[in-house]
Amino acid sequence: MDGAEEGKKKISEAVIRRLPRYYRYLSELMSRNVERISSKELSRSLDITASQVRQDLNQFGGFGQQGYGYNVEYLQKEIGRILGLNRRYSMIIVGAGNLGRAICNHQNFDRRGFHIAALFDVNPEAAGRELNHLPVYGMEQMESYITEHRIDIAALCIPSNRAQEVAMRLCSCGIKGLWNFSSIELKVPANVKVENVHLTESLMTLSYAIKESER
Amino acid sequence: MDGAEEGKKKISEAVIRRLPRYYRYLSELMSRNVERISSKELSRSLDITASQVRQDLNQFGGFGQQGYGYNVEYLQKEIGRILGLNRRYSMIIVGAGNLGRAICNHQNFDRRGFHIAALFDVNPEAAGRELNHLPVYGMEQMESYITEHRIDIAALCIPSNRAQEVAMRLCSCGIKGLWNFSSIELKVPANVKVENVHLTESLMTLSYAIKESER
DNA sequence: TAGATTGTTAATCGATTAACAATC
DNA sequence: TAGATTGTTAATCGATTAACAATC
Repeated sequence: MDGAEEGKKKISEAVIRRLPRYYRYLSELMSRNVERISSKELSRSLDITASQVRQDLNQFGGFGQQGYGYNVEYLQKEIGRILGLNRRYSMIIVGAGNLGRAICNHQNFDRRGFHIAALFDVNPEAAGRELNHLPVYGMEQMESYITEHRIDIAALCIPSNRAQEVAMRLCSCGIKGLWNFSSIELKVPANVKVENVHLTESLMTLSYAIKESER
Repeated sequence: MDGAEEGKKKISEAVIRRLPRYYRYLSELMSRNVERISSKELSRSLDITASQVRQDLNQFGGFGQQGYGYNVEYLQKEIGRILGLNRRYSMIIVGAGNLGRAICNHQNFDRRGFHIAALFDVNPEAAGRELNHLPVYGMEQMESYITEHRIDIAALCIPSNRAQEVAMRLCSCGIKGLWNFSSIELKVPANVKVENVHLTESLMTLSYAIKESER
C-alpha cells in the first residue's frame, strides 16, 4: 500500500475529449435497443481506430469481454460516471444577451444533469424579469446567489472586456467551473476549471480549411 | 522544379488551432500600439513555449528577425492571410431558433470578414420576417438562395435529427463549409469542410475536470 | 562589437497504431 | 472446440521541447 491505488495515471486530454463522443453514440445505440457492440463497430461509426477505442477504454479499466465486445448499457453508464454525469450540477448564466438566452433555452443540458438555475445581467431592465421560466437577477446579487444555491458552474456570456473581472468575482465565491463563451483566455485560480467555447476561433479554423481546399 | 515548390508540408491541426489565438493576441497588441514582440513574450502571454511559438510560425516561413523578434502588424497580417481572413465569406444561418438568432446578432463575425446574409427556418411564421435587419426565408428557398448569392458557409443551428438531411441539401448546392452546432457528426463529401461546435460535449468535458479536481 | 533573438536541427516525450496472447 | 474480440505490450509515428549556430 505505497500509494499506488487510486486513479493516478494522468489521463490525457485527447482521451477525455473523445469520451463524450463515445457517450453520445452509446446513448444513441441504447435508444435503438442495441445490446452489444465491438470496438471494431465503434471504430467504424466514430472514425477512430478499433485499437484506439480499446486503448481509450482501458485507461479506465476493462469494460469489455473477449469474444463478445462491450455491453452498450454498461459501457454508457461507466463512461457517464467517468465524465461525472452521474450527478447533477447547478449552473447559472451570466449575461442574458442572445447567447445567454440561447443556452438557457437549450433542452439537452438539463437532460444530461446540468440544471440551469438563474441568469444574471447588468441591464437593470432585464433583471427582475423571467426568461424561459428562469429568474433574471442583477449582477450585484450574483455572489450571494451562488453561495446560497451552491452553484457549481457559470456560463460566461458577457462581452470580452468584462469577462476577466466577472470571472474573478465568480471564483471568489466558490464556483467550480467556468464555461467561457467570451473570446479571451481567462486567468483563474487552479481550483477553478475553465472550458472555452471560442466561436470566432472556430470560424477562423473553418476559414482555413476552406481556403486550403480551394488551392 | 520537381513539384517541391508550393505549400506542401501538411500542417497539423494542432498548429492550425493555435493560429487564431496568435491572431487574436496580435490584434490586441496592435490596438495597444505595440510594435514588436518576441517569441518569449508571446509564450508568456499565451501559455505556449517560446520554442513552440517559433516552430509554429516557421511552418509558414520566417516572419521574424534575429535579435529583434516579430513585427506585430506584419505578423498579424500574415497569420490572417494564412487563416484565409484576407477575404470575405458569405454565410447563412439555417435554423432561426435561439442559437441561430444569437449567432446572427454577434458583432465580431462580420468584423472578421464573415458576412451573414440571411437566415432560413422551417417555421413559416418565422419566415418572411426580419431578424436583426436580416431576412428570414423558408427552407424551400435555401438552395436557390445559396446558388444566387454565392454563399460560402452555412451555420447549422437546427435540431440534430434533421441536421444530416439538411447538410446534404447544403452540400448539393455548392456550400464550402458547414459550421455545425447540432450534436451529431455530419457525413459530407470531402470537398465540404465541417467545423463542429459541440456544446454538450464541451460541457461534459468541464464536468470531468470538475469531478477530477474534487478528488 | 556585444546582446538579443530568430530559424532550424536534434532529442525527448507522448499519442496512435499494430500485433498477438489471453479468454470468453 | 472454433471463432471472435478483448486487454495489453511493443512499434511507430508525430508533436513538443531543447539547444545552438546564424544573424540582425
